[in-house]
Amino acid sequence: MARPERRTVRDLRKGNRAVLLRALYFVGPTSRHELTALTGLSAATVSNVTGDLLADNVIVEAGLVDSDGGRPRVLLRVNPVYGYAIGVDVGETHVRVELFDLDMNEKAKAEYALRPGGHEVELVVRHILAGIEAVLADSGVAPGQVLGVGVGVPGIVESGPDALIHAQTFGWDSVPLGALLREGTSLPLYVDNGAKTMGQAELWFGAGRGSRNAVIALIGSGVGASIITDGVTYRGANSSAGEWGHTKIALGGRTCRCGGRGCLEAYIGAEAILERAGLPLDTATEQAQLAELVRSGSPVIDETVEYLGAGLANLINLFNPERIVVGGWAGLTLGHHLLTKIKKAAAENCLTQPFSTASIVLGRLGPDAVALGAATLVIEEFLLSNTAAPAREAAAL
Amino acid sequence: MARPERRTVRDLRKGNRAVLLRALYFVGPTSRHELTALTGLSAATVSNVTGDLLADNVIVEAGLVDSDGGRPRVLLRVNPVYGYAIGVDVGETHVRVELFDLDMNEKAKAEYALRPGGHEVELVVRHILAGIEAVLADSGVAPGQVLGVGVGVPGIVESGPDALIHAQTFGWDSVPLGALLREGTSLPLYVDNGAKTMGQAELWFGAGRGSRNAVIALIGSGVGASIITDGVTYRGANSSAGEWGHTKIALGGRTCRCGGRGCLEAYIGAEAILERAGLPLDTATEQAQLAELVRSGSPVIDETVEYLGAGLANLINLFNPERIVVGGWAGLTLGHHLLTKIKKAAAENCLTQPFSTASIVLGRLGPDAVALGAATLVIEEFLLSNTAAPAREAAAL
DNA sequence: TGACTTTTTTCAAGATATATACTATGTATT
DNA sequence: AATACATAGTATATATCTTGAAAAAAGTCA
Repeated sequence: MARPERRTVRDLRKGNRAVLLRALYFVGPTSRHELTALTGLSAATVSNVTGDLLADNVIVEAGLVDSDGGRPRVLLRVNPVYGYAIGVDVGETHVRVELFDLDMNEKAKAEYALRPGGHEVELVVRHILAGIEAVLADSGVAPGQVLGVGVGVPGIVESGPDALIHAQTFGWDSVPLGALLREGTSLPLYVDNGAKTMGQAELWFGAGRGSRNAVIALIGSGVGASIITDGVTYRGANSSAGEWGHTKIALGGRTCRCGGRGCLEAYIGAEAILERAGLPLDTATEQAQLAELVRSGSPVIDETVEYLGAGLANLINLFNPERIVVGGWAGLTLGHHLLTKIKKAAAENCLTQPFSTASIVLGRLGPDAVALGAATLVIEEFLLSNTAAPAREAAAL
Repeated sequence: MARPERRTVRDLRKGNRAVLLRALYFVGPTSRHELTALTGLSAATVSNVTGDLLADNVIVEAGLVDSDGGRPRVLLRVNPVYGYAIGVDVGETHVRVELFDLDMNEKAKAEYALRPGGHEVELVVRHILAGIEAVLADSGVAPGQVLGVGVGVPGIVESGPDALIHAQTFGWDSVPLGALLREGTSLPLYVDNGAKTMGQAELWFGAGRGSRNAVIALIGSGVGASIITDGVTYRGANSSAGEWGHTKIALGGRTCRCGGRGCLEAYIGAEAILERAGLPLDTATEQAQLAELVRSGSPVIDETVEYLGAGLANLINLFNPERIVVGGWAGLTLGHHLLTKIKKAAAENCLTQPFSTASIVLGRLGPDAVALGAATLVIEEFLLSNTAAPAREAAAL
């Protein structure tokens, strides 16, 4: 029941513009000639559309490449300073705001610490708005050059103008973050769950690069997943898809902080691991504690590996991805030393056919990936509908 | 990273043709005027394209509707005899072949029993080919009028020209069913997993109608799911997505017939239920046995409901569907009497936000839905690329 | 019969991608 | 240094497409 769209002949141009821009963005500097092969468009059309894009300053020429005995090809690339994207990471311990150019080079950064339990919405909103001001001032970028602001937050984000957020760990219940931010800024906003933005970062620039069907598993204090179907983050009916951490893996088992019993998070979430090992919880030292557990070969870790493998196997059985990326600080700590064992545990709990076609790899991006991924939300929109970009006039100066 | 396509101006017509045909197919008899509202196309284009479709005999006029004081509208509809679709259900006990017109009226049917364990590929292929012959003869439909043959089979079906099938229960390992069938027929073939075809039937004509994000859970002897993302069956990297039955719900628990431990199927699969109740396995009476268990309020059923609810909750957490359809004969037997309890169990094991937006309903189609759904594979292709339909000349006679 | 209403078709206009011919810009050869 | 050659990119003519406006069609109502 896939529904085709497209109506007028004008949409064609818009679509082909997007096709070319996307190719240029992801493939990098390329000549018009190569673009014909890359996109399937005729040379004439490539010439036409790139002409438009050049005139709009969305792309720029980037040097020549000489070929044996012919006219050298002119390389084209996305104009990195055509516009900028701001990515915001709202985490348990901090609010981080970063400004990127279109090449995803970080141009400025602002960070605000949050006290444990100090997650009042007003405070977070103030930090975000202050951060936007700060990165603009630091980088000297004018607001008109900013294509948008992406925000990665914990919890479930309902898509819609208000961007209602439900985040138990923050004590946020139906918080209209989008609406609140809009009172302080007129920049286009894209709010999404932080696990999804980080997943998109891994997909675009990290270990998920090039896959069309993938799952990025995020294991930190909490446990989540970002599901990629046909190259796009899958969000479901109300944008809450991917709540892997609270799927039941041992019905009736350990009590989870969500109140349920037998949740995966109650076994492989960082806090759950430490708790099972009988260690005191302290967010300042938990990373070191976990590393020590892994190093010492604690039996709790063996058990964790088993549960993690089974959890990954469930994802493979359900989604049949070509790639599974294990990320999040706890996931990386476990994975760096135990990836082979994790794979083995997954294999034992998975149907052979889907397992054999899924590769399990570690995430390649650090914790900053949440903000980076949030910024990709802006880029995603830019690549699709670059025509009426708000920063057009500003960047064309 | 959604990738836009579309190139030439000709694709526009093709796309709009598909848009209109789809609207006519799913909405039913409609006037050109209504189609403009339905599709967003201009009246002129609707007139143009429907003219083409009429000339090609793909659609036909279907009477008038008089309006108060104006020219009466001419109703248009898909020509039910423009072509026919054959659906094949390869089950554990039978091979069923049905021929449908485009209105999905069954015009002929052929059925062949399979002995338990008698699943040799050659036999199944013979039955399918004989069934195709039979339904064509019975209905008087010429082969040239058949748009294609959809086949629903157990196990994992790798998409590709050979349609490799891996079905443990059948003892099929990398069986190239597509290639084998092609030796006996030149009709276009569409092979897919039976749970997926049944899911598509429920999606198009049953309890899933109208949903864009849904999961159709199928509970019989085996347990599977059909995942609908954005209105389309999700297949994953190798078409094996939806293997819900072998996800672990109780790690280290009961041994499943797949060899794993703690699979969902080991708790809610029909055979597993009967086994847990200490009843002898007999495919002839298992349906009655299960019904009796449900009627008598066996504690095994209570436990099953708990596991089923948790399994559904996992689906809701991961996929955030707007609807869950419980189908399959065992699922329906359980659901008819215990849907409230099942919902309660699901709620207890699910995050509140996604649960609150998901409705859990029973399937509305009978066991024939596998063949019906297989036929929808043919229709799906027809609606997308009706231009060069192979049966065009035949049907235009 | 004639005015009016609503649906559908016709027609001219504007926009697009493509093929083909053509121009631009280099290297290789004489 | 001049010329031939090869490759990259552009301009033009053509066939399609969708659309808005006008026209036609086919009724009702007074």
